[in-house]
Amino acid sequence: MGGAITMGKHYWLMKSEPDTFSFQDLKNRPKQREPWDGVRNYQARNFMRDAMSVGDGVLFYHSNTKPPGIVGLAEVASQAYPDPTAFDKQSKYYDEKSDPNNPRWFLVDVAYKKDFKHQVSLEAMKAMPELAEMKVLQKGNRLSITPVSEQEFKAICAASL
DNA sequence: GCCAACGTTGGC
DNA sequence: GCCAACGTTGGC
Repeated sequence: MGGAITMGKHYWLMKSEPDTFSFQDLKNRPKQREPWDGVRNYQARNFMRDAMSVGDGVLFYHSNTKPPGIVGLAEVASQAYPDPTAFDKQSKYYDEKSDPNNPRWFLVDVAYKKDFKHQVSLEAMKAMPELAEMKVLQKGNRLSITPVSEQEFKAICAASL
């Protein structure tokens, strides 16, 4: 039926340590998509569970590397669903407090979109006036998932060319 | 390797 | 509900 309300597209920055799971790893996956498992922080969970929609833009950030920064674009590829690793005793992300009947941890699938021609390093981001308010740049922010404004998203894409 | 910042845990 | 202790993140 027509008349559907168009949800505004949202943008996100998602951190990953390339030693654990890199942007290249995502690109090399058979379907170029991957469940974003292992998040064990409530704020980050809430972003995935409550605020993400399929098609949202994702800046893929490499942390704990030299230099840290954004290496490419991905997108949200599924609605949120319970993180199966929380129920898997073999997983390092196992959480005995997450009950399958009342799951504590959720995730979304993330799909590869494109490589940045030039990585946008943390240092470069700090130097961009358009990013002065960006969440990930605020002092002490360690959140692995943070919202990004459309303006910030566009500025970073422009800086990657 | 250091350490600041932050989140979580658990005793009280 | 407070808060000290502890663990983790992540830049440097």
